[in-house]
Amino acid sequence: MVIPPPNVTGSLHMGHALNCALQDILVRYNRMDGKNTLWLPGTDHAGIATQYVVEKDLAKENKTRKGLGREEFIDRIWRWKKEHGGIIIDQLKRLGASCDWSRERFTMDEGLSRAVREVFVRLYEEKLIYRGDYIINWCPRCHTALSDLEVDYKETPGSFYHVRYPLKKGGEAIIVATTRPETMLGDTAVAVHPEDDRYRHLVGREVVLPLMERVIPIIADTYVDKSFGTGALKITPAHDLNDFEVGMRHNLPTIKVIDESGKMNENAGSFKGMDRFVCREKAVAALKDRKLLKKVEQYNHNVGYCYRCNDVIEPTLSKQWFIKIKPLAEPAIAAVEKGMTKILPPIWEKTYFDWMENIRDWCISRQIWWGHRIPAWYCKECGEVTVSRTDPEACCACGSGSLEQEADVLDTWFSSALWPFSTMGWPEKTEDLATYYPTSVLVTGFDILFFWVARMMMMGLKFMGEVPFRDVYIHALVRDAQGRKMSKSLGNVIDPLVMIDEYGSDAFRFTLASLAAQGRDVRLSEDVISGYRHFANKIWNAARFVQLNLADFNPQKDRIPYSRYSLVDKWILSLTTRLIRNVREALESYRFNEAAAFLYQFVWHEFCDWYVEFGKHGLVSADGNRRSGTQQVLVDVLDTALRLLHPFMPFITEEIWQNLPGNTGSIMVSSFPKADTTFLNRDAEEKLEKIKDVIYHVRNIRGEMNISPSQKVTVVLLCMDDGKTRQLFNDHRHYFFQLASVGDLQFATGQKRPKAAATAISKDVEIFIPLAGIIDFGEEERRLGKEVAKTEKEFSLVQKKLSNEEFLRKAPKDIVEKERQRYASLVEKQRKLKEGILRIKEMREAD
RNA sequence: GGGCGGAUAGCUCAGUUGGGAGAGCGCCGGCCUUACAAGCCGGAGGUCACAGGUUCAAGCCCUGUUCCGCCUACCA
Repeated sequence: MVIPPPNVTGSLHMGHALNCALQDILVRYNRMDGKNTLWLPGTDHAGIATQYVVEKDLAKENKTRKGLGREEFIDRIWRWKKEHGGIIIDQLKRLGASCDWSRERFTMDEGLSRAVREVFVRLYEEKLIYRGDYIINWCPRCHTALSDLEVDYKETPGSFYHVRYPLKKGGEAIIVATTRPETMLGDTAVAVHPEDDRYRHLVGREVVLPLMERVIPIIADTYVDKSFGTGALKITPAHDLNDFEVGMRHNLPTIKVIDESGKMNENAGSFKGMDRFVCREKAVAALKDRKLLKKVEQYNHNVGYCYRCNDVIEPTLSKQWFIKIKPLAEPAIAAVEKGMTKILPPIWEKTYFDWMENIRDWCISRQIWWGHRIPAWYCKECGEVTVSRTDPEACCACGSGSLEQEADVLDTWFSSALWPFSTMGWPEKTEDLATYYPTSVLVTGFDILFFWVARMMMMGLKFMGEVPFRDVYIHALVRDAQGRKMSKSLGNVIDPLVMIDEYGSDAFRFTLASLAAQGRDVRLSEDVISGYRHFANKIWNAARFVQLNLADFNPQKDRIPYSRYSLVDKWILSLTTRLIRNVREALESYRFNEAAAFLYQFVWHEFCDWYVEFGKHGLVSADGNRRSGTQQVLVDVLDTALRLLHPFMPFITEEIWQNLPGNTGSIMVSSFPKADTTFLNRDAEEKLEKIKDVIYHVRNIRGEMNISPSQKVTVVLLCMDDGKTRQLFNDHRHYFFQLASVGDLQFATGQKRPKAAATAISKDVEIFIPLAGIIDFGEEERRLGKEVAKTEKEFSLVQKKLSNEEFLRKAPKDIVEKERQRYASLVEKQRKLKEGILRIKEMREAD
């Protein structure tokens, strides 16, 4: 497994926390289960972000990047990295991430940089990397090109300006509609649809571009949508992708009017030097003055923003480096189609395919300094480009030594795309690569499915000849309790480190796991985390209880065979076995929330609520074997539960586990429990259910009747079957005394039911609590009435089913049989409850 | 514009081959029962968004509708 490398500038946020918690659960589970596991950590150099951060630092000293110069600036970044970079790594440690920290990698490391060069050169040699003029997304604040993925489109209110472009010959004018009047300064044509009757006669004529007084042609192109705006479209090939393509088709000149800082340049005539938005207003004003502005409409449109600085992206014609992506994408599509890599949950496969099939060439050059500098050199003599693995001495064409390296660096994702193999020593054929490539699973959020996963697929297949991972598990995004994205501006960010401080890493991790249901966003609120801290506390206290009772326990000497375990011992061992199976299955299929739920349910509601309570009797038993047997089972089950819990809650389980008798070393390298089916014991489970049910009913009556716990009651049981049940209850009567405040247990004989008694119906047994002097009959009558009503509802449902002939004919036999039995027992229950009511009535009337 | 997901208890959400609606929190009542009051015991609360359909049987499958969210796209 390789970690999705977080930005070196970053600090741990919820997304990382979830991501790493899930990976850590997987890696700890598999490690304990005896597999050779590697979890390789690291960070990426986050070109734009890092440069941004360090530039801000410089600004505090009144220095600028350019003032410092490239080399010194990069030194400065390295210094910054040494001091502040990678705090996220420490934060991951606090979360409990059990990466192999000795293998930490950084995308700018020497080895990884070498891989980057190797890949670049090979792709260049295969003509898969090229340099070309194209419209790219330019961020005027970051001063760099951005890939299509790095632009956020947001619906933005704006205006739709209808502008007259007068015909050269005079007379009419053609009205074009635009949201960006400042770009008209760079217009080189007006386009209409060839089949638009309104304009057909104008095609081939010329207009005078207002403000610039330039003569430009009216052309026909099917790209134009007749029904939109005025049906006439101004064409600015240097500042719009589509206009650029139209321009190519019609051999239009390109005129750049906006410079790299977002200011109007010398081509903008009198608007030169203005910011593009200022220019927009001035241009509109000028048009108004000249009566060329026909109208202005309110209009909402999609505007691209820089994902990093949120400035408005300027599409600009520029020379950039690209990767020809189709030849790389095809094998990556095929690999997923053939199941070489599984994307889970499978819903994401479709998204992956959609994107891969419509992929566009990847603009990989960035006009910043921090990153892998493109290994291309321009010859000052002949102008030829030399691309080389090592810094070249001479031009590959003319041999001149007068070379200058390309100033641009590569997109950070270029190096991240190599992560699964560059971190393991590629291009060397290392042992690590042989052992760990392809990686077993990549765990990540869907937000970087395209940025990263898709690109790793392409690069892995290209350079390793094999997919980079067998499984890609896509987890949800973490949102706030209202389902909103966490963002600083909304102020709804929950800081994982604060959560760890406040609730502990274990509780926090367990929360993340239990919320990580597949295919859903994780809505996190502090309440939930707090709830799981209680769980951690519960575990701690249960462990304390066990340990407090082990003073005289010797695990070697005191071990007794299974056959001599008590019923409750066998019962809890059976449930433990089921638990192991369930947790394993859930983890194998990345159902973290299920695994967490199984553990929670078992530890709290089966082990603590029941077994420990039952066990208290065993511990004080006069029978030494009973005591040591209970001790043994308490320790065994706790130990097993701890090991199952360890991937989720590494800290607390470690602490407790090491203090259990007989344990040495770390729980981390102990074995993950294996289900031993010889401990499955249906019989014990059924018997315990009966006992628990009687306890439950007695408690229920007590609760509803408000009988104080200190008030012991007498319980009379009337068992239905051949005496086995009676035997069972008699043998375990101490549990009733202990857990239901029963003072005396009696068995009714024959069919004689106590008259003045509260009644409950359980499987194979009727339960009576004589009421004399305890409660009033009216209350009991109401209670029984409620029971009858509840049963009635269920009863009528079953009855309806069974009276449906088609159900009887078509439903599977076992289902029908189940319903029949249910029917019978409900009839029986109803009858008994009604008899109970009658008896109470009698008593009340006699009163 | 295209695609995807969601709508289940007051709140946040589970519910994988269609066969007796669940959890946590909150709420009500009773308990300091010596592991745990961050706890224990009991209880109330749901025509599973709406309308159709398939089926003996639908929270689950199909169709449509409404509302919410996300992704994606070059309509100036």
